[in-house]
Amino acid sequence: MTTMSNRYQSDSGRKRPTMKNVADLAGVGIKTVSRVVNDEPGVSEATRQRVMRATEQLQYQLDITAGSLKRSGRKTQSIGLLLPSVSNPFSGEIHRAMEDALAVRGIAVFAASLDDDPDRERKLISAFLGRRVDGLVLTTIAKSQAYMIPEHSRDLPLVFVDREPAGIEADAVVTDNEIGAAKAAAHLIQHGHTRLAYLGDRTDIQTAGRRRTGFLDGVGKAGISTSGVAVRENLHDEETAFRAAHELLTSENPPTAVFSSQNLVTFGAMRALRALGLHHKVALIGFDDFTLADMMDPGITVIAQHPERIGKLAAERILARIDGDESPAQTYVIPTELIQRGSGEIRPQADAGK
Amino acid sequence: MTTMSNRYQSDSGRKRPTMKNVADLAGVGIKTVSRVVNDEPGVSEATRQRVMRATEQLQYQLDITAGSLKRSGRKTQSIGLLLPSVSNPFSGEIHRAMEDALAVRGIAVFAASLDDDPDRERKLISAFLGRRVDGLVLTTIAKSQAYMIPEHSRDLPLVFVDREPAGIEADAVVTDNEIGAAKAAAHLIQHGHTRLAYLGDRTDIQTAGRRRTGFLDGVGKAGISTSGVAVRENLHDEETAFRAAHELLTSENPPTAVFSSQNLVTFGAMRALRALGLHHKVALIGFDDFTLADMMDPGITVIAQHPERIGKLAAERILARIDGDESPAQTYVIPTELIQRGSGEIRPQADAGK
DNA sequence: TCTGCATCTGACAACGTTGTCATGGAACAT
DNA sequence: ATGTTCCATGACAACGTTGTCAGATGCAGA
Repeated sequence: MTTMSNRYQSDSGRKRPTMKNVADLAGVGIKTVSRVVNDEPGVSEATRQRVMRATEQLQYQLDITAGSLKRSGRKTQSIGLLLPSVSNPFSGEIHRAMEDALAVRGIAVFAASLDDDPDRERKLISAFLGRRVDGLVLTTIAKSQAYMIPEHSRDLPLVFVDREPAGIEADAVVTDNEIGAAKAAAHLIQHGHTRLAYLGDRTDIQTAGRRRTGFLDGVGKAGISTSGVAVRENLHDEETAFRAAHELLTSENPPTAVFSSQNLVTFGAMRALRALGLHHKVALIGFDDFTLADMMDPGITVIAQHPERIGKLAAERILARIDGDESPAQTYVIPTELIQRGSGEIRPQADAGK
Repeated sequence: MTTMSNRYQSDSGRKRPTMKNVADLAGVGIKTVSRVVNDEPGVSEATRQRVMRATEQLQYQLDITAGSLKRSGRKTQSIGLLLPSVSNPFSGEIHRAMEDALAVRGIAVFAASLDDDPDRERKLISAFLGRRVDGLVLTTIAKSQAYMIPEHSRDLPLVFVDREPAGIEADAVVTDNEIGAAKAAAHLIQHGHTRLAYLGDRTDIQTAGRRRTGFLDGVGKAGISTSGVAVRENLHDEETAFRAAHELLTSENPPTAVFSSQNLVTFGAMRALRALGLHHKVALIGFDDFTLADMMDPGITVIAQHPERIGKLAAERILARIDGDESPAQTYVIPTELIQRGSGEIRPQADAGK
């Protein structure tokens, strides 16, 4: 009678083999094992075979954390990635692009969620540093990242994504926020709008501020007074965005076109328009593309970002820095793209303004 | 004249301080420093203060990878998380819930994307193991996970999410796929449908198979012949799903109701229905909820999963195993929820069937 | 004064690996 | 035969930390 192997009752706890074990079994020194498992030259074919056999027999797996201990130039082959939230689709795309670019180099990614909380930012970075990551790719919320200068001057590669750092010189890969938002303004104005509204995220989020600036600049450049633009900010979720939009649209002098700085805000605005039966009457452009935007009624015109390009470039920059690139810090700007789907091409209604 | 500090030119490369450095500065032994930074008892208040001051002065940060080397019971305070893709919203939710539950214990998460590729599965797991993670939380695609038995019997905590393992006994946290799909069948039949279609994902994905089984069982239980159900499988993206749905809906004897096993398939089906002007005539239920499902026209009825609950429970299980729980492996099933939004409540049309 | 005990402290080995370097043997040139 | 070079190999220290253990100190009780 055979027994089903059950780890929880029978043979649990055999120790994980070390190089020493492999070396003994193969009848060689540990350094030779090290050479074989690291694919280093200087081992005869016969010895290599013998070691490989022993490795397989014992199911030996190199401990890269132990290896990274020796010689301070050694790397842990891991990086820390701090994102607004790993459950946020935009962040997910960045993460994915980075993973793909880093995997070819055997670098693993620690991912964590910032939640736009400066305290978390420090704690999570500290957790990454304690694990001696080879580099850090960060989206930040704290007012200044000057507290990282000591680390950075210890040669810790640093790349900021989506938001530029303050108080420290380091590479950054960001979206073309101002220009993108200005494009939205120009597009709406071109379609005849003069009564515009801006619905924005938390003002302490850098990108939100830039989109606001860009939008208002765009309006101003078109010769329209920016004081007439209704600005509602600190909308941090769909519900608050809905309320702000609803209030605005039912006010004395409602806007004929709305620009929303972020997806959740866009969703709130969409719901408000729909609830008031205005979705075919009031124009809407959202910053950041989203799934099914083209399936909405009307399709939602957006300023699309390119998270895959941001992630890919960020990965390239961190790899370059890890490899010793010491050129001056630089900010890379990824362009946005206006995608027309209908909602942004609605013209002001004849009966509007009353 | 002061110079802007520029890490790339000036004071780069100062070495990271070690416990020895802190000990020397504080005038104590390294073991005392170790005790202080690890909050261990047996240090006088005065000494503790002195060490803390030195720690701050040098910006010392404990190297937890080095610490985990000593004493094999020591942990690396990290786990590996293998997901279908970190850019997939469902996975993102699981990831996020796990992160939150693990962060309170100071455990960091290595995340990686499986891409439904058995080769990647092995490689990524190997990469995690090489970093000596304290546990593994996995979504798998390989036919069997028996290759992990050696690791598992070495006390490596293992929890499978979304899909159950094969060839190995380990905890799993999964969605109630069969019952959820059966609910969809019952719901459609209850609304008068008899000509049903099933649109499914790759047949080698476990959940897809279970949803198919559950759906057909549900149909059978209602006394309807399952042979009349049109089954289209191996739809791996929106485009193939669109084509399959389009073909089906324009065939001789088209279905009056469609069940799609997964979001991308649902999107493809939605597009096909829309393209043919059938979105208010043919019923649709999708497995898995998605953002803006309620904003579609009609709203999309779905079998909603609970990724946050899956992630939270998976985190609890892996923590319990890490803490030494040796109870028999168990599968935890998270229930689904049918959310009615319109598309699933459409009744068969009078003119249907040609 | 001495003993016993508790508290604080640090020397030292060990964790699993890699860099350095010395050794030994074979192959080749003289 | 001798010297030189090259290759394969392993002994050993070191990486930064923690577990173990022993020493030092102080104090209470006999």
